[in-house]
Amino acid sequence: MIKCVKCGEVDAIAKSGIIRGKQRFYCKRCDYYFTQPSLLSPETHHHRRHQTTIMDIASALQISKSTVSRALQGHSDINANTRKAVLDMAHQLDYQPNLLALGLAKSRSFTLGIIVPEFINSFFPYIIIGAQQVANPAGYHVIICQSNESLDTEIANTNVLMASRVDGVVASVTAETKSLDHFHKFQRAGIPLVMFNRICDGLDVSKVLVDDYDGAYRGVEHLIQQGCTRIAHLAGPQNLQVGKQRLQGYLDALRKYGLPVYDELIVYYNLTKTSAQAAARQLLELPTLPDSIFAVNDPAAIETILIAKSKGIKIPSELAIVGFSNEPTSALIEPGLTTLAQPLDEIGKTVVQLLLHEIESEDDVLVPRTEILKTQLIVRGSSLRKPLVS
Amino acid sequence: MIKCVKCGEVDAIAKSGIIRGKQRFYCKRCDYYFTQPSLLSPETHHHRRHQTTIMDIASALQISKSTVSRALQGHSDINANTRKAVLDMAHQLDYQPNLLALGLAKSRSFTLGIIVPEFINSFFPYIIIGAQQVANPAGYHVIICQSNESLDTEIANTNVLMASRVDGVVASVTAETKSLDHFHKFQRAGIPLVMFNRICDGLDVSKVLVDDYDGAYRGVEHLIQQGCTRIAHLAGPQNLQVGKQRLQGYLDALRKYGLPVYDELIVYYNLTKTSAQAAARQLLELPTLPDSIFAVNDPAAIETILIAKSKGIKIPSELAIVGFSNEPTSALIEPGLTTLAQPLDEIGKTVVQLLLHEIESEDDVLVPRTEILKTQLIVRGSSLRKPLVS
DNA sequence: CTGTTAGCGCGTTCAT
DNA sequence: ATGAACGCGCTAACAG
Repeated sequence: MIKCVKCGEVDAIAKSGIIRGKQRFYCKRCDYYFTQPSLLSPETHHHRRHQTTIMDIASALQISKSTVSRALQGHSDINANTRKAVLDMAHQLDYQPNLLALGLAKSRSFTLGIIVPEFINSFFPYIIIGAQQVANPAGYHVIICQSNESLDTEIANTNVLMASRVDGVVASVTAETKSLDHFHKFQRAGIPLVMFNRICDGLDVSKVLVDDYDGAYRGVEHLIQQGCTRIAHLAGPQNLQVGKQRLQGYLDALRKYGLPVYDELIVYYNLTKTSAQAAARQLLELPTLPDSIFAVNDPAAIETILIAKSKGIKIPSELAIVGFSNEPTSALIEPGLTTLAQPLDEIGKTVVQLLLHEIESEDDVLVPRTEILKTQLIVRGSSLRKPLVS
Repeated sequence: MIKCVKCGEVDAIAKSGIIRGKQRFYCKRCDYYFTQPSLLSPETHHHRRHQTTIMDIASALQISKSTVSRALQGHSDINANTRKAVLDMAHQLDYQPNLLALGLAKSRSFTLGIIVPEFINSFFPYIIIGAQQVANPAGYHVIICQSNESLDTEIANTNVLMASRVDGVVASVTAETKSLDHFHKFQRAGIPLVMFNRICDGLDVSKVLVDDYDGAYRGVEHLIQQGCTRIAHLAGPQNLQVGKQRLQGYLDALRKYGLPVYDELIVYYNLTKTSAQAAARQLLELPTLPDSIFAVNDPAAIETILIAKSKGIKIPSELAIVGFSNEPTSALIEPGLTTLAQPLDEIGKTVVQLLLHEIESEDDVLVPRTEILKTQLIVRGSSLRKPLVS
């Protein structure tokens, strides 16, 4: 039983939205808005969290929330004065749209998910920055998940992104990811997915890659041109395309130049630091040392350099080394690490461009696209035995 | 005008939820559930995104969504068979709760925001990993924002987090952040905020810091013990407590040991790489060189080493260097960089623990807490002129 | 140009 | 033990 606080009327009372947690009423008889006295003490009430809503703006201005909504969205058929009043009030009340409500209403969260195996090395961070540079201006923000090279965590990440109703997903899988069931969820739910760098077979989605085969080939070719003949490969996991392609580039370069392939010169590692150290030790403790090593990535190459140095092996004269990715540390270490630079920023941007294309496409059937970017050989001291031929 | 597809009845038709985008009906006369034939072609309809909801589970099982909701939450007063059926169906339909709806209904997003200036160096990534290790088990997930050392981006980040209705925020500000208006928003909205590492004055919130003063003091003391007397300081921005505290530790160590303070030996930088290089050059081009440099952090120390080496200055004999933070690169560079290690993992965990405490506190008034963690001096070649006294 | 209404998916009284 | 009804904040379709 609500009584008008002004005239005492009981029957002509209508509800009129809720303000700051309190029900607001309107007395039709005396044209008066009021709220029911709160039962909570003022302090307690103050502690109650509340962020401004369009309803707050609406009742402050005595207009309907639809009008507020339209004004805020820049709808054209709205009175200029009304719009200004709304925008001013929104600013005054420090209004921030509730993205939860917005997402629920539009069935779109304007959020992209990005899953990376780690972000300790600067490889993925640079890609993420590139991704954000495209996503943010387009009105999307990004949830970053790191699987920490663990398949279980990766699966948990996909569930979180599903639950968050992201509009699209960008992913680079862990070294131990072989089955892709957890990614099929996105396809079943119609959520576009684009993979980059670390992909595995069996998923028909758009991809952004660098030409790993070509990069590896050129890296090994460079070693050959430096006079190396007994070239080892510290290889990556073979469930990942990166691992396979770079191994293939290595093999083909050897064959092309008529060098023999020795099985004991190919060792595999699982992308963890300890595994890299073990693999490097294995190569550097062979009865007959290799004269050079092509490592599948820079972190592995750097561990190799450290171990070689600790063993007193001279780089590059006794052992030349080439890595892959041009991590910032590869310029710091001595000697500098020869490596294949990847266009990280461009990878990040391209991934999100492909993703947004799919999200905003009206087409029923989307043909997955694959973008392949070029790598660039950066020659530093770790491989330089002869002056470079230009 | 809806007609029962079974008996043709028109009047006894009730709406019964919506399944996969289609309105579902119930004929009271013949006890038959049906959906209206879709006007869309099957393919188009299939393309329509849909993720399983409790309503889908409910109508698959012919029960109400309230029951499903309760079963899913593990409510006690629910029939064991019903619960099992619900859980099985949820699994079968690959149900993931809609966090947008959940957040809207409960006015809590179960999301924490974390703002860092950058994540190219591994300092912040390690802290983020520690933060996630506490947040995730507690049922929260984390939105990571990077301000890229830009105040404007930082302000935008705070707005995104406000709009996402995060339950709490963890932040480390940019080098150019002086005013804190954009953080006051969180306080006004009753959203707990905890700051770490980079804080500035004028915000009465909980904080997690390392003992910067003490670390700086011990770093400089170490240089003095190595026989250095003309010790320079490559200092950080003085709007940040880190910058001030480390400068103060430097000054007090000099005074304590009776060494003079030369103004020209204190140069400031704004935490960007180019600024670090400029500052290092300034010090290394003085008419009388310093015999050692205490840098406010490792990136600055490393730039200093590189420039010193390029100038042929011998480290540590002509120039000893001490950094701060124990970045992984400080172990790689030659000579190894002496530095003060910070417990990054612990910082991340502590920050989120404080934050969760505030979020879940029932108290009206929260007394901000400040946790100060210890640093550890790691001595490497960059400062080692004498054998260490144990 | 503006107000009214329904519904997005979920938890939560209030009934039964 | 279960169902119906409401509201969280917002957009959009439908009336004027």
